[in-house]
Amino acid sequence: MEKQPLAKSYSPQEQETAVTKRWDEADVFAAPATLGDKHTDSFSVVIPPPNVTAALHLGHALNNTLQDVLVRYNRMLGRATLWMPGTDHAGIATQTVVEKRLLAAGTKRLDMGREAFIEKTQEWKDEYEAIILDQLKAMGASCDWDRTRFTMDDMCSVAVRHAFYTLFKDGLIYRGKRLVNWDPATQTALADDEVEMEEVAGHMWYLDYPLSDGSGHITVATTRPETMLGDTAVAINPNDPRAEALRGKTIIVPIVGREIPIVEDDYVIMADAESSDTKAQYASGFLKVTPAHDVNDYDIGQRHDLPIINVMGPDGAISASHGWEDVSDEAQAFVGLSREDARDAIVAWFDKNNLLAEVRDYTHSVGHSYRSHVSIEPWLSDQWYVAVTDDRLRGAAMRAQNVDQLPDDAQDNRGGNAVGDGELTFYPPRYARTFRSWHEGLRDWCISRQLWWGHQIPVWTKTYTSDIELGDGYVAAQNSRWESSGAVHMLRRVSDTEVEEAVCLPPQATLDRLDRSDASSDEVGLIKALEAEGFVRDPDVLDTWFSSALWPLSTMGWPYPQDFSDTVGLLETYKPTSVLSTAREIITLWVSRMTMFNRYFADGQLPFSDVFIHAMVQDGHGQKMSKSLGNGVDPRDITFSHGTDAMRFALTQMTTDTQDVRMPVDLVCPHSGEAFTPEYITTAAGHVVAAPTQVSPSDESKKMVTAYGVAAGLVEPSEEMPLARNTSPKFDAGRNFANKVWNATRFALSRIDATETLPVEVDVTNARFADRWIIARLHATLASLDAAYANYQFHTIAETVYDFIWHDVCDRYLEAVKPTIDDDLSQQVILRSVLDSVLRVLHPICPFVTEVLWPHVEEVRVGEVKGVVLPASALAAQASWPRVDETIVDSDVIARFDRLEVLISQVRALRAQLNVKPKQKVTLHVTKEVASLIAAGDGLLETLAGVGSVETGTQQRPQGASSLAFEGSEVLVSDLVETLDVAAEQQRLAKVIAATEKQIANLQGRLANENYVSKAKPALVQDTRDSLVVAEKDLAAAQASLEALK
RNA sequence: GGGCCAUUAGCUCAGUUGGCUAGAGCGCUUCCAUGACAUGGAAGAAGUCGGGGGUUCAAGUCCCUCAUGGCCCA
Repeated sequence: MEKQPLAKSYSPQEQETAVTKRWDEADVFAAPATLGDKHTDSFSVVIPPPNVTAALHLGHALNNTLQDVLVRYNRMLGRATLWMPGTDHAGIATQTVVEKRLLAAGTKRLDMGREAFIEKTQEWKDEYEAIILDQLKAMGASCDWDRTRFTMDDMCSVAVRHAFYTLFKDGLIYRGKRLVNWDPATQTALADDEVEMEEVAGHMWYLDYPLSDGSGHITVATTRPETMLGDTAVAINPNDPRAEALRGKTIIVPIVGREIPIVEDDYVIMADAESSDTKAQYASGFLKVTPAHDVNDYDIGQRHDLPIINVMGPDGAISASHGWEDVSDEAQAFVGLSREDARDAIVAWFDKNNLLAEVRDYTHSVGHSYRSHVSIEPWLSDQWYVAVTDDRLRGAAMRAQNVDQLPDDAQDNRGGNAVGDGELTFYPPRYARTFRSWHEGLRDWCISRQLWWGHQIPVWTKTYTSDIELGDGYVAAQNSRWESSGAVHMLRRVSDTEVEEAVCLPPQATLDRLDRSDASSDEVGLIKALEAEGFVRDPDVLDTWFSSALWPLSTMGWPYPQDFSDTVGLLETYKPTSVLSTAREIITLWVSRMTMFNRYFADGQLPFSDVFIHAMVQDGHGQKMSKSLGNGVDPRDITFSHGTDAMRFALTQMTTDTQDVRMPVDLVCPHSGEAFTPEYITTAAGHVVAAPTQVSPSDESKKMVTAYGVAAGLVEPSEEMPLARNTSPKFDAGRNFANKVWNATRFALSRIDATETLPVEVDVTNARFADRWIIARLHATLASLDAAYANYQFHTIAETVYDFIWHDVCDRYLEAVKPTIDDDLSQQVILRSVLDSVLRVLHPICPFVTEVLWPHVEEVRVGEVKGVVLPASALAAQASWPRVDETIVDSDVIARFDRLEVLISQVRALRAQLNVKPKQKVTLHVTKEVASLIAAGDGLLETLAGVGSVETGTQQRPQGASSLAFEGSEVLVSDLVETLDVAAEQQRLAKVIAATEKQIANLQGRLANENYVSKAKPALVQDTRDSLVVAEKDLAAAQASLEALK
């Protein structure tokens, strides 16, 4: 960086862009593909790829800051370091926002067609990918930008295709008619974890169903009367006293007239009005069973071999064309009604026919689409599944867990000795349990989505009438020409009359490597041939998490790194990656699936060895920050108000291992630039948010709009009412800190005489007390930091760096050297090394300010300190982590400093109490022992406490002296003020005496307790005794002082 | 319904295996334009550690229980 005199304070906005540019030009974040000669080990992180749906918010800023802190630290340690950047296509989310935008412009997806729609979506992706990458760069993320990936780029697509082909070939992917979580709004299936449970105030309806023999009726209780059209049984608990009498009887389903059995199943909850279980309170003891429209009913249906009658279409409306054949005349009236209208109509029908026994208010959980927010319909349809419950996937994931993190009763799933077994560790460890219980309750993973934006399923199918014998599920085709061309060819029976053939094509790169008996056709040729024979490609795309699950592999070129110029060696050098940093809910969505896929495809190897789960950012009202709520904060707002380093420092500092962190958010008035707390409103959903429009705090005539108002679609920013940026006082400390470092450096630079250099290394063991002390503190700080980094204790990392720099270096060391630094070249060299170390240890958290200051501190490299290893480097981003040899550390200098500091703060407190002028030098009268402690400090006390001279052997109490009790002796302080206020002094001493007496009483009480003396650790008891001796002496000294005043 | 987390100074949060007088930043009070920094310095006030019970010589810390808030999973 060009050297200019440093301004009086740090202005991040003026510097950050230039710093980013310099990193770019020097290409400092490029990861070597192999270790080479320079590195002995590696460190790697793959970014959790942000969705291209929208710009990043503070939650992303948090996660990426933490990753960058780790990456920069490890790079400084000399490891070959790779941080792989990229973005995620986020299938359903992106398709939804693009569709919404098109709809606003009057166009429908279906009207424009698949290709045109994908093109539009691609445009959106390009726009947001660019924004996201810019945001990451602005945050200082030290990713290897040349390797930026996208989950749908060529490299990732080959991986997805190859993985699908392999799983299909190995029998781990299958197609089946199952109940799926169907979103009738977006008309796609969803995975279990894409369904959000929401409490809904609904009703429990009690419907009378007549027995076929006319002997009466039973009453079923249901929250979903509209599904009764598809009932195929009524179930009762076998333990229900009424069961025996009903055994063998059948029921006529009202409206449809279908005769259905009564089955006994212990899933049915028995009615019990007194029960504490609400379900029992509301139960009638009879459950209508609708296998096509309820997951539990489906299971009951399987157990009792019941038919499955689907009475709904993909839009959730009642339909007779999706498997419902016995539509009665009476039922015909309901066909075509939406599920909501059908519910009303059915209830009305039962009421009219005197079959509605009762209606009760009932609040229950209903699954909703996490994307469209409409309620989920369990719907029977053909979908693709990954058999994740297979031991090769689920079992492998569970065996990956670090055995130390497993509960004691988990012996059955302890890892074996295979590659990767037992190597997966969670930080904080409690999340190991979340991972475990997710796998215990796992069901096969539905991976097909009825979308256009995503990886289209690489399977071509053809269905035809046939009566050939086939077993359950897929059977490999015999003598298949597709098989000999490299594809996987399977057959299965889809109905009594029909058979489906499915051909899965691997990607061209795989075809090239297969030992094919018929290698005459390439991928394009095979597709043509398939289509010529009437095969049709499955229109569905894969769940986004399918490609995400491969991310650590696909981004490094798997399965064929040699096909991409710069990926050879990456897998060997950087896999498994060192750590995945992510949020809690991702454990189920992503961590699990990456673990399963990576182990399966990479010979048991894990995707990462550590998983760090970071806290969730809440707003000032304890609500999760989210884009949809509009309470999210754009990191660029914080960069604007406080600077990026301030943001990074605050985010690092607030990362403790608990679950939530609060971030009270203010607004910045776009008219005046001042920060203020907005007016809040409570939304219908009960959220507290900033009102859509706000009045400028300094000018009532001026207004602005808020992010909430815009997100809720209530307001639009305009020239008169611009959007107010966010800010938060949480970042003040970081901004002040960056400025502090700036000024500490300015001070050091002004005191280092760069015209002279010291040819020999400075021996710090012969240096002044303050110098030996700061080197010892540096050494201790480095040790604390290494421990904190090893355990992902980000809060501790930030606090340790802050304390060292602000309190040790600035408050104490810089002050201590002021009287001597100008004439002491050796001390200047030590000071420079301290400053150099400060920039290095701060760099991972605050890369910008340290990079700006770096060349200045490098330029005054007038000498070296022996044992402090700080090799020169052009950029802070390339600098090495500081090292201090144990041998140069004075082992008891810190303890002596702490003793001196007690005396210093006593003198300072006394001065403040007596209003002594800052420049006034006071005189201390002390014992020989204390005098030698002070002398060993090489002037430290004199400088920091404003002491002019220290005298021993004072015979008479000096005129107007005040007194202190220090380590059991009396310290007299004179030359404080012209005349001492005797009354005030007596009062002060009386307070000291009272406090000391209280302390003595406390210590004596403890020692009087025989159990304490006999059971507590002897060293502790001895400490108590020693403290008592000192306290008693202190008391005597204070009493003597008081006496002398009389 | 199951699980996890939180509750410590006015606010936001630390507090490692139980151990002496519970800490930090912001805010507040008093003083300070002194040659790095007022985005600063010095000093200070401020907490019955959510309630209750238990274990222990000793509990913010361990156990039980209740309350409140938040999150994850069903």
